[in-house]
Amino acid sequence: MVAERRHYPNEFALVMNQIDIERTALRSRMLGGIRSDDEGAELELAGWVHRRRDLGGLIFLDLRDRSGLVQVSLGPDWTEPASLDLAHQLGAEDVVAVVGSVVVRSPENRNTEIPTGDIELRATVLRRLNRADTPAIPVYRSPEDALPSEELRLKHRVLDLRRSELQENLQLRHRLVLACRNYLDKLGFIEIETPILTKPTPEGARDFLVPSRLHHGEFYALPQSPQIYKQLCMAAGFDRYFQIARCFRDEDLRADRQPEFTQIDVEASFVEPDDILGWMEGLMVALAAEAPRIQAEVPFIRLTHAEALERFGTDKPDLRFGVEIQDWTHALARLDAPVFSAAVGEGGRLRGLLLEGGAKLSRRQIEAVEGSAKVAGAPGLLWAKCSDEGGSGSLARFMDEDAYRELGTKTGDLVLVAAGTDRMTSPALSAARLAAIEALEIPEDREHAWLWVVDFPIFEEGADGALTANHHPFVMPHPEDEDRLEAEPLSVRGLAYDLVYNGVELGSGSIRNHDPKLQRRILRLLGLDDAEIDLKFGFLLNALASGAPPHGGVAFGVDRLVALFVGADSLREVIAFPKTTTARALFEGAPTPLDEEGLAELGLSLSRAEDQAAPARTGEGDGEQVAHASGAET
RNA sequence: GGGGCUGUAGCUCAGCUUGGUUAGAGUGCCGGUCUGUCACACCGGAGGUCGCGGGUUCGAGUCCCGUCAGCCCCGCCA
Repeated sequence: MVAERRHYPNEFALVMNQIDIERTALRSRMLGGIRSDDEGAELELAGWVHRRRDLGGLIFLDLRDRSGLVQVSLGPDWTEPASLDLAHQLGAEDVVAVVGSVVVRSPENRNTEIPTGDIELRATVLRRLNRADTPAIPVYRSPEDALPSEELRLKHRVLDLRRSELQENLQLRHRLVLACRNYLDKLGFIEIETPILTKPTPEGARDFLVPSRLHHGEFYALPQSPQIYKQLCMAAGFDRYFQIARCFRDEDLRADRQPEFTQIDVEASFVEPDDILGWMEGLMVALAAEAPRIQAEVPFIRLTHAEALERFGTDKPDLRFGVEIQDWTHALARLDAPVFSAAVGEGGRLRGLLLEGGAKLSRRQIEAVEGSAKVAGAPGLLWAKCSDEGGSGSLARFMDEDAYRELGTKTGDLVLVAAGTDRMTSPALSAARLAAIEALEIPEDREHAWLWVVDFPIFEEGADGALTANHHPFVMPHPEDEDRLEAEPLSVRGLAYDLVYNGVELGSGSIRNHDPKLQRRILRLLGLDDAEIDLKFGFLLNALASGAPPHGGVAFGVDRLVALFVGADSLREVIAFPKTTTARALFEGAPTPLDEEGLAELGLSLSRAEDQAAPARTGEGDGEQVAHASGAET
């Protein structure tokens, strides 16, 4: 008896395959794996009542756990009377345990829809372990039922999470994270935890702030990423670091953005980009092995940032499709089209897409493609359908035979042209490319398009004309470009790279700046004076000056990666307890107002008097509240 | 910060265009019949702050204004 209760996976038992890891005190095994091989086995099973079919004399229960469903049959000939009575009273989601034997069903009674459909458990005893209220949203769903509204699914998240879809998503998420840890461990990376209470950063996204009780008027920030800490780890000699790291950004949300999210964060010393890219390609292969719908073949394609923009108009091109942007400035500038001469006069170009067979699109469809280019910032596109009698469309009247020949069109093709600066035409043509591919139902060249985009510029021009960091301010400038930093900063490439899968950015990284003098030059270019630099980044510069090795790394968005790997449209499908688009947690009801006493302890007061007595109700929060630090120096 | 869509029974939805009797359906729930169901079947029943507030009107689920919530997008954010 004692030996039977030792079901923990001690090493010997695991190696010898002698224990059943599914066994617990209350059940002999889980449900999903029971098969006709188990005929005659006496089992104690436990789970939730998924569905009950009460025929009066006979009762069938579909019992559910995370591994699957098993039908339990109860009847007067084999079930004890008290258990039979109880079975009549069971409701959906009650938690029960049954004792019985595995019976192979007669051929006409088999259920081919479920893996355990060849057997059932003929129950002698049924016990209710816990009652369940009638579910507010159904866990069971018949084939044609729609999902409950997202709001109710989030409010009753525990019930929603019981559905097999979410169970499977989170189980795959676990396997991906585990595969990641195993892979990086084998490469000698060690996982190091970094602080959640950190120092506010002036760069990038807004920080979530945490008031300090011990230091009124002072605040911690939650990390936007462990970026600086992992560089400190390199300076500290840890050489190869990783972390499955929670990150926080207080910005508006999207289907693919949550205020808190998880990154696979990696950093290594004495590396160049090829080291990181090679390791990470191997990581993607290891992860793809866990996900049936994803494949990864190495090495991945590489494009420079400049080339990606030239050929696809975006820094995250979807390379499943071959359509590319063409530069037709030479062929078309001579045409008598005012838009063209104006664009070229301003230093712009005439670029476009040649869509084979595109003339079959209706005018309305083409205008829809043009519409997506307009949303992306273009005033419009010129287009021409190519036919035997010449062409039609807004571009056709400017075209002549030579122009068509130079573009290389054939009958039945469609030509789209955008005129203007690259800054405007690239996003427009990128959007038009994807819209046209969809409208024309162009088949994929490949199903899995993995791509590294490399050599990102380190700066971009902000709305006010000031320089901002394209990525973050710690990217090592490309050695060939370093001497142009002050003179032509926008032309300086960085040793930075993004991983793109089917047009979705999965992660990005760079070789970091390990030279404190060079780092200071870059921070100055971003508009910080030396005093600010010392105040905000002094600890990093000091660490670099203490003998930091050359280092670099990368970070991947786990939520986005899992969503892609399970084919989910929204990150909420791969996060157990996600926030709404207004960053509320509907299940537990966060955030929540703080009473006077709580505020006082933190040295805070609210700026709007009418809000101070705000009721602490979830979901019905009234108006924004702005916290002030009574002792803040700024 | 801006734009769009949605909100009616526990759940999914119809009704709103064109204001007018007691607001419907499916499912779930409750009661009953039923020994091979697996969306069990059949009979009966209960169940509504039409998101909330205001307005127009003799009369508002329906029209108007505001507001709240959820979702999608732009800005923002890698």
